[in-house]
Amino acid sequence: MKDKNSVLRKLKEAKFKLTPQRMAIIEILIRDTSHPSADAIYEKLKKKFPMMSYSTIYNTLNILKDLGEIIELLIRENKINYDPNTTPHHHFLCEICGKIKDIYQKPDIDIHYIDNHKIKKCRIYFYGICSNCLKNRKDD
Amino acid sequence: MKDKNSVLRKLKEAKFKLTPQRMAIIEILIRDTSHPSADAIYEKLKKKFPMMSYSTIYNTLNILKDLGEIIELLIRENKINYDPNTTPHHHFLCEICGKIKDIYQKPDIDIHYIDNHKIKKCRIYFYGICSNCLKNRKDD
DNA sequence: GTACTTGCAAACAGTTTGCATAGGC
DNA sequence: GCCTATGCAAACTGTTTGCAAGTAC
Repeated sequence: MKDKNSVLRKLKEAKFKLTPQRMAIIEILIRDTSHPSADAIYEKLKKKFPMMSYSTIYNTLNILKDLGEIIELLIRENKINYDPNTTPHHHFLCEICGKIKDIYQKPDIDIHYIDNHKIKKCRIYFYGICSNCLKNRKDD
Repeated sequence: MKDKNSVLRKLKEAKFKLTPQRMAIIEILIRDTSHPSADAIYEKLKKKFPMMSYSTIYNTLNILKDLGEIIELLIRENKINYDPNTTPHHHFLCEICGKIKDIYQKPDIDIHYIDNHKIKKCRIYFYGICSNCLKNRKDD
């Protein structure tokens, strides 16, 4: 998911309709670098669309996932976060502030087979304390 | 979680009671290499304990997790799987048969800081087609 | 005997589904 | 005008919680 227009084009090609709600969800995903969950998107949208429902959000998120425009992160228990950045990278969850950070430093694990299992995708999740929370601790 | 007795000792030290239900859950975790979820454990236990409830299972799983005797795997959406093997290793989920396999091949990522974030734990999840499902496909 | 555990039910959170209506194309 | 998408409610899944009764120690 690079720019809004390319996503809209892809949706159109796949015969999906470009409703205002869908476009608003896509705009949020592109702008929001916090890896929002469905309910974070819902909270942001209900100002503009007071009638917005979760079915619309999940419907759109699942379409975008199937089209390969967003990635789902299983970094928290019982909750899915979404990342519009589909280039190979990984994630860090801060145990203090709960923020998710992108990690580019580690090279992508470029393996096609492990123990004769065919590898199609790989997700790396790091957990710890983010730079900002570390700094605040020292300030105490 | 290596052997039953060491886990029981640890529970006792932490002032937890050794109930038959708890011991049965621990036995299952030690024997079952499939990385069971709470409901898989429930299904196995209800033969022996027809009255078994999920609160007991989650209670015990959370205690064992806090004691560092089991690890929780966020490899599937909206479901937690548990692994009694707490030595550093990673996991593979087969998209065909749904089985979770242990992966020892990749060296543990031994980093303490990335982008100034303090790393306390790291989980690597691989997704693809397992050796067995690949073999069955070829047999077609 | 005391305090923790159990089992049940109910609550809860996140996600999915069914269906009548609205609206994109 | 057709057919998909929306919004609402209800269902559903996995997990957590409150509480009376049971039980390990």
